[in-house]
Amino acid sequence: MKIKQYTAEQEQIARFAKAMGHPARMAILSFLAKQESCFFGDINEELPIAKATVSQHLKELKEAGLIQGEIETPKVRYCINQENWELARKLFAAFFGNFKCTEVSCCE
Amino acid sequence: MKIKQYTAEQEQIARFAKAMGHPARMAILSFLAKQESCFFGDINEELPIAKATVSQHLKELKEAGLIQGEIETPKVRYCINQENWELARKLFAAFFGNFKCTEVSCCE
DNA sequence: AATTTTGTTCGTAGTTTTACGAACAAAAAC
DNA sequence: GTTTTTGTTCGTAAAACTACGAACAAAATT
Repeated sequence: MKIKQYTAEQEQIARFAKAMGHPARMAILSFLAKQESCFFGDINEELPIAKATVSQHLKELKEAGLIQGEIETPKVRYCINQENWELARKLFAAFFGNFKCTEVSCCE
Repeated sequence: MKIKQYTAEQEQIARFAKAMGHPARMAILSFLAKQESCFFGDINEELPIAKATVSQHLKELKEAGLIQGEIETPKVRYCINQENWELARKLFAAFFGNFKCTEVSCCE
């Protein structure tokens, strides 16, 4: 008889990971993380897929909490959701054993 | 006209992230990362799903390169694939901006 | 008032994922 | 030589994902 359930942490990191589990969404996140201009149109131009699909991917990232969007008529500005980004960073860091700091420049 | 493709790095981290994008697989990875006994049966007991499904998840993790399994008749021992685990760690670290070392204990 | 710009939503099609029980395979134990 | 143990594979069903063009909405421009 199996009863063990998943922990809230496992569920949360899986949710983040799932959102990151597509090249297009990784490209979007990388692009936004660079803080380059983040209108929909700019993101759309970065990706080799139709705008409808881009919009869909943005929606998923938003639902996962990794990004947020606000209307700046007539455009839409997308940005990293800093709070959840930090949460994700911590969860992944913890998961990978706090990312042993082997790099010389690690703690500068 | 859109031509931009995804980078190899984006594809790779997306592949890892996708593998981590399910609570069951996160549970498996966490369990294995603890280095607790890693026979299939032990993993199976940790999860609230059928063994066929567990086997399926293990296969996906193996195909993503995050774990490896070897037969120890009549059991099967699963372990973290250290090389790719390290690669994943680095990719995620780079992605999240090298995980700013804000923790006191970060670089010990 | 039409038109253009900017994105989202809709409808749809094909693929992939997730889950399970049942069947199977291989070696060990009886 | 059966039976048991240990996992994988098969077949299947329901759901989710990915992608696209077309239709749509809202504001700005002409």
